[in-house]
Amino acid sequence: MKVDRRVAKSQEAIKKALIELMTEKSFDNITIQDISDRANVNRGTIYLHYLDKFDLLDKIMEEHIYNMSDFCESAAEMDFLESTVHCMEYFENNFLFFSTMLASEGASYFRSRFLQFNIEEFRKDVDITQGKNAGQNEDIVVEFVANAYVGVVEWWLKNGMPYPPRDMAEKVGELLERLV
Amino acid sequence: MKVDRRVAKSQEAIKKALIELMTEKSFDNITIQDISDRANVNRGTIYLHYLDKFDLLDKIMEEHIYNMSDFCESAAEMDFLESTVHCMEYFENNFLFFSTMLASEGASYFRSRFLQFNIEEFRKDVDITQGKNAGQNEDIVVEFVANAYVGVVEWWLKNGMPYPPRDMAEKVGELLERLV
DNA sequence: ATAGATCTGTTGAGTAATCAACAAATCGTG
DNA sequence: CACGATTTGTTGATTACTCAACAGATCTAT
Repeated sequence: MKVDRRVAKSQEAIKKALIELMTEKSFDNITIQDISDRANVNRGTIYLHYLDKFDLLDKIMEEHIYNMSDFCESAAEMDFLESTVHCMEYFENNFLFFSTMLASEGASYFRSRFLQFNIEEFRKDVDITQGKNAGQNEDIVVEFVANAYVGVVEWWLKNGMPYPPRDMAEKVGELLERLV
Repeated sequence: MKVDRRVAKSQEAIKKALIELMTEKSFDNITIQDISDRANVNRGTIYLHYLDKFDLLDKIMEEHIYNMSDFCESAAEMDFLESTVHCMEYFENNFLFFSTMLASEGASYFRSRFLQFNIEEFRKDVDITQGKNAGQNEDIVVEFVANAYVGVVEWWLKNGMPYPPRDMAEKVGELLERLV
């Protein structure tokens, strides 16, 4: 079943409004009224879809995590470089969200959620029974790689994406291949 | 009474969709389905507000004429130059509409509607009983001025607004003051 | 000319969004 | 602290939009 047009439009407007507002002031100071005003939606409409602004932020985060897990699934089928390019382009396309979530000091919750997601993903790829990581400790490798990856993406976004997604993907991909 | 939010949003989306489509293909080849798809609105919703695509185009035109008549009213209270600047800025802000409507060959209906509106407005200002136009013929002066004005605005839009609104307003305003 | 496809304009049933109003909670400033 | 002001979360009645389906009109290409 597909979602009603009205639902999709309302939710899009609401999510976009919150992200925009977060670039302007801190999450704590944003009211539901602010969001409904910006989204040009009745205040009550927000409560039809979300419990409160925390729930709204959670749902936005989960949606991005979910989209990225889709990427990672299809990554198995395609070239390693190409899948990394796709990831970088996803960051680029959702720059407003990721830069707000990773680059701003307050919103550290998403960073840890993002890190956790990457740890789980990298764990699927690391093999300590053979290859370059034979004899290594899985937890250590996974934590090491995920932190490197999240950290460098964070840096890239914070600095306004100084290199195009493909360049980033090439360089980061080369480094990742040495580790996993 | 103020219009329901949903009505405003639907109509905005529909009007914007048609203008956009008109920059891409001729009005004749645009279907109601095209419009509803572009506007991301159910096809039936268009019929809630408009009889057909011709009615829709009419309503869009009338709305702009109506807005401009508002300008002309408030022009009496403010500086002549400033009111001309406002007009040019209105053209600039609605560039997509006016350039499509005036610059494209097919849509000549709006040009004549626009010209007619300006004739009526200039007629209010022309005085053949005294001043520089004493002894002149009102119809001739009014047709002369309105055609000059519409023509130069048309040229300005067709050529991608080569001068900022204020410059246009100054130069055109100076010429107009010689005539009315 | 005719068949297939697309577009039109309209219908009815169902759902989502709106608006105004409310009491309770929270904020912020004297 | 206490005050007014703002925000919150919820309600019920109303309205707008959606969706699927329809028959008839119009377009297209053989």
